[in-house]
Amino acid sequence: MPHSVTPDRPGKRERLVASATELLHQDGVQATTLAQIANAADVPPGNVYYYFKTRDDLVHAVIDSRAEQISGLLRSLDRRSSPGARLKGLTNSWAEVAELVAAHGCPLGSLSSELNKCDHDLAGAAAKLFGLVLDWSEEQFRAMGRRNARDLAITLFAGVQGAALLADTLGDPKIMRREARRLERWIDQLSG
Amino acid sequence: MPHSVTPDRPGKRERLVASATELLHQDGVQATTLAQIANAADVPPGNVYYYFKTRDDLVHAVIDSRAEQISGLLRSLDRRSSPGARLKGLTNSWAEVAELVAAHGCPLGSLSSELNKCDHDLAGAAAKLFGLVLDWSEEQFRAMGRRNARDLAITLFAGVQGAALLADTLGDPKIMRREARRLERWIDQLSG
DNA sequence: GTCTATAAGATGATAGAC
DNA sequence: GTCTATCATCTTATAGAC
Repeated sequence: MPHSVTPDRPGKRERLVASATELLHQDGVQATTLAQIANAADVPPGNVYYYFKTRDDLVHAVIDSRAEQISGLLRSLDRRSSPGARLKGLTNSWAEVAELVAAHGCPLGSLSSELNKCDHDLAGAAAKLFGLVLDWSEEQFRAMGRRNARDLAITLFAGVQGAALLADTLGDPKIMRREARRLERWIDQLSG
Repeated sequence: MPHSVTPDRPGKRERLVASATELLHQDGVQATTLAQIANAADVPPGNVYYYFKTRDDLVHAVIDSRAEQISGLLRSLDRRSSPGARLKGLTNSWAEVAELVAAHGCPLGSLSSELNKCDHDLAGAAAKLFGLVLDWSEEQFRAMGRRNARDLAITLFAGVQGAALLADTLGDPKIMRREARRLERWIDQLSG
């Protein structure tokens, strides 16, 4: 039986990024080995270096993947009618993944926290992920007529990230959901 | 010249814990090696195992050291006259170390975030650190006559931890200070 | 009782085979 | 162009010297 007309070649790099994205979130950047990533992606262990020049390159690809994910979320929220509704959609998207956050932390927050320690280059890349969310939120607050839009964006995202850390540490998804709802009420107060 | 009557023996274990506490905060739990810790403590590299049965034992000692530090802070805040003043003293103590937080993250938060990934046993120990702060804060909110004291404590500490993560990621200590002041105003509103 | 030399194991990376 | 066997390095841990 001949092998498929489209061999799995075009998928391997993507499978590696997908496995790495998941494993870095679950087990952390430092603790995850290339062997684990390759194994989870069904790629020969020593073969990662054919697709990525260095380990950090793979982590960079994971960050880029997260950036795409965030951009997609923000674009989908842009369809909503009012800036308040858009911002509440943002907090709600964290509430929706409360179980995941309580199990392994926020995919963005725990990544950034870890990268802030060691690698300056990767930490800068992770900071851009925060920038995406902050810039977008700032825009919404400005559309609401707020002058201190940047500070409000920081307050909002800090609330989300703090809730995520507490939910993770205490292993309680309710914390994430409750804080998300509190932030939604706070957004409503600013709107009206 | 004879060596000191009290050789530095009683200090070595403490020096190791002190060095480890600082290095784990600066470089992270995983990235820090025993050799670095021993070197910083002026103790022979391979000699750490005389004082600690295993690497995790040393990390446990670091967590215990942080617990002492937190307990000391909370005891000192207990002297203040009102529960509102005590809570504002708590947020202010984070504002006071804003530079350190922006450089290496919150000593409690980044530790817990990292340990939540790999080691279940150590993660539990780190969660107790959060518990100290949350229990104490809950007590203060209850003394203010609040029924949802636990939730308020979580909101407060989440605000602190979120601000710390953003200050660290963006490298801006002003974020920590500004959010601390915002939380102080929030406490004032609850008091009055 | 205190410390050092070394073992055992794992990981990132490479040179070269298919 | 794709993959595998192997190297060099580093880190925890231990056995045993002083």
